[in-house]
Amino acid sequence: MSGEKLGELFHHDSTIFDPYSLFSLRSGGPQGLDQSGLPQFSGFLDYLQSSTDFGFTSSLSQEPFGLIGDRHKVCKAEPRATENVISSVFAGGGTRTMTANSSVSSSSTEAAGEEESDKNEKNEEKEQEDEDENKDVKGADDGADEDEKAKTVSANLMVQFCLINFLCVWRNCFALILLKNLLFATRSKSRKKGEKRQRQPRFAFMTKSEVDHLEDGYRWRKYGQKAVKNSPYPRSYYRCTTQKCLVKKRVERSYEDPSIVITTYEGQHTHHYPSNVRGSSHMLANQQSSMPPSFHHELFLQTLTPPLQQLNLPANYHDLLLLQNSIHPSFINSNQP
DNA sequence: CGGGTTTGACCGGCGC
DNA sequence: GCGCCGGTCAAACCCG
Repeated sequence: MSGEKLGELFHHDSTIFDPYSLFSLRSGGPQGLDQSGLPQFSGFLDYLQSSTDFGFTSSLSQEPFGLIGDRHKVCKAEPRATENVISSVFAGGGTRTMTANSSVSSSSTEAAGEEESDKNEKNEEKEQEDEDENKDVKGADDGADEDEKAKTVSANLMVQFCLINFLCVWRNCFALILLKNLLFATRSKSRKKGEKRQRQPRFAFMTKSEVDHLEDGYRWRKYGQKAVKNSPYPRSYYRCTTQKCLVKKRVERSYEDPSIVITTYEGQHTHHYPSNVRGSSHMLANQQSSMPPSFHHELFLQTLTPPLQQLNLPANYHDLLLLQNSIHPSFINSNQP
């Protein structure tokens, strides 16, 4: 994966989100502090919960993203996007077993609070407007802190898409997800006074796949396609087909590594269950609606355990399963085989 | 016929 | 102000 091209797609700051500390892919696993003095987390959820500042600020950057492989580069900044990027790269296809150095990913995100200081100053007023707009849009909100809400929404989105990719891995017999550079910024910086459209939180995935449009359980309608500058591969625009659901997603292929698909989600689904899901998920959805939360966990275990074990994932990947309480129920159902 | 895709046109933001 | 570019629209088309 080349950083230069992706740098045009994703914003970079010095923040590095180390996936190995999440998944304990490094030998020795998470214990105390790592070499950079960073706290280690027993799992993804711990990481989220222990980080009240989802910006993963500069201390994390002391240790470069620990991917093995010379193709890894850190992306440059994209000045405009307001995206939370999770990069997930599946090593190889078929029944290939994942190894750490067979997966390469590169992505980054931006966070409003982590822009360069001068830009922050410039955008301070604008961001204040954004906050005001957010309040207007949310309307009936009870006045809770907007940033906290945004972080919560972003965290939920991130978790959803993380697991979406996990299930995609399983479904497609791919390998591993690597996460890094998880940042939270939900406010648009490009909004004109009065009537700029509001940007939803965005997450971008990089997925090694031969299929452009990965099944994620939701139904999407393609509403546009654009040629991407400096890339032979077009970018496709999709909208969730469910009425009143404003979630969009962009799908494009990295031109320097055509095997990698970059999927960017924007917004959050407003419906509990994917409408008209292809396949046989309706029954599961109905079942789920009357099931206690504990069942969801078991469902996940049943779903994920065999393939993930086959993929030699770290033992504490079960931590991810604990995230199911934060996952949209439809996601669970929609990814049943 | 309904729903999804394609594709050229259009619009708005942004940098110069 | 102008041009570039990303994002969206909508008519035409396709398909089951």
